[in-house]
Amino acid sequence: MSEVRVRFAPSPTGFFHIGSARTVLFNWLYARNTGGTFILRIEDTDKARNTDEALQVLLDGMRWLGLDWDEGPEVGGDYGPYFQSQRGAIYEEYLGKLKAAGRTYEQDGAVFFKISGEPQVLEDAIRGRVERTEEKDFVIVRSDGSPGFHLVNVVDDIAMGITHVIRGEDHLSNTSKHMELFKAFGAPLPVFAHIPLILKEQGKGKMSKRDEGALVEDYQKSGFLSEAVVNYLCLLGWSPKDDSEKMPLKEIIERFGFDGINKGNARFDSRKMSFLNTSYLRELSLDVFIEMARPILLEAGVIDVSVDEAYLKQVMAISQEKVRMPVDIVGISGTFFSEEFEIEPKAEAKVFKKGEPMVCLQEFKEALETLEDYSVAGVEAGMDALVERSGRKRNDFFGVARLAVSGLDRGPGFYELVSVLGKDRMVSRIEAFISSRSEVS
RNA sequence: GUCCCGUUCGUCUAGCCUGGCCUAGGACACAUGGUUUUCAUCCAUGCAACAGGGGUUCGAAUCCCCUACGGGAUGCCA
Repeated sequence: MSEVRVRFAPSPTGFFHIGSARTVLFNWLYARNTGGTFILRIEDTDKARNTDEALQVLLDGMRWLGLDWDEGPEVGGDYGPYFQSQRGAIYEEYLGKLKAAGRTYEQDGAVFFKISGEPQVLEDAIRGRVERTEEKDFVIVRSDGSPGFHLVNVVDDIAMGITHVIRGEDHLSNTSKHMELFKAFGAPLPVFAHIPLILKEQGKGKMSKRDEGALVEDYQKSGFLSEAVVNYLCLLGWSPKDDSEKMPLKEIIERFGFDGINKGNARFDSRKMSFLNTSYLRELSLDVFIEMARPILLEAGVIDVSVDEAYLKQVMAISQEKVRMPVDIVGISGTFFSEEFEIEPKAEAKVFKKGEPMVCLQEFKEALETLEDYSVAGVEAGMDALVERSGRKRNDFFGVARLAVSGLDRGPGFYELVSVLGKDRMVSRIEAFISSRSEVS
């Protein structure tokens, strides 16, 4: 039995495209599912646009997603080097074989490969039988002497013992070229598996790096959880067939296979991805949630490094379940850390639509001033007492008080909000609100 | 233009290979109601699809053909 060897062979461009990420993911899942080897090979034959910086974007993205490679940059392996720019001698050697076999000729300084012109019958692991006949000889060495994509791709797959080529459907038409080359080298064909493409959310065509949500690094920056991104990505074009959607990676690995991969292209859906992310977000332990939120809050200037950790923890504890997207944490918890916040006009309009909110607010403030117990239960008891003696409803106090101390009509649960802000902040914020209102009117 | 691939609710998909269990299931989104005496959740219900046309068959989402539409490839990019 031969061990499975799969590879991801990106060309570093400075971006890590979501489509590439899914191609890596499928390769990685297949390797992990079969106990095979996952190889990362860098296709940097196009000297002009390959920089070390671009490579790091790629490696960082893969690491963030948790897709580790068994052979490749930084980890080495027995089939190196893993940069095509360092494999010149190998390409020379293989090129020599083609020349010796009379399968090449030069024209205008470039080396062309003489195709056989025979129909190439591919047994694709996902699409089944695909027949295509290559019609034109193609360039394998450019006139500047550098080897071209088709040559290096095939040579490396042969030299590295790749058993399964899992790649986007955009390569399906190239496969007849590659099969010609494999045969010319007398090498056995790997199993090809062409996976469907990811189409852009709006408009026509496949997702391109300019599209909203196309870059892995954007998800990383905006605080998405990599587990959610990975989970969502594997649902684009693959299905476990039994309605499972949210699954731990371990389970995905166990269940992954070519059988569950669809033929049709899949349209990207940012809302479903967000839904999954929210779902994962809510499950985080408080400590992990805080560490996820911290950089976002620091970046937004909501907190600085000298933040009171105990207070931060209290605020996060009551905010976590309100967060839909990672960035929401800024809006939801922002007003806990500063006495200067905007009163949202929409929220204000809602509060002042009916009743006598300012009177209620005054009464509420007075109740707070005499309240001793600021635990959540204590605040609730205080509210009960206030309702009792004023003859009003709780609803008469909730909205206006929330507005006065946070400027919003939403946020953490009310009693929790009061409890965490505490007496001093509550009273002074309400006073500030009342005086700002009386000045206006 | 040519070649290759695809086509089930708005979106992701199950069902297709091995035709009847499909009055086509689930999820996101959306709508309505309920729970939460605030906010967010949560729960229930609803909306909504086999691209079209021909075959084959007792019977087709499922098999075959055509058309339409979508995607990709047609580079001395990868």
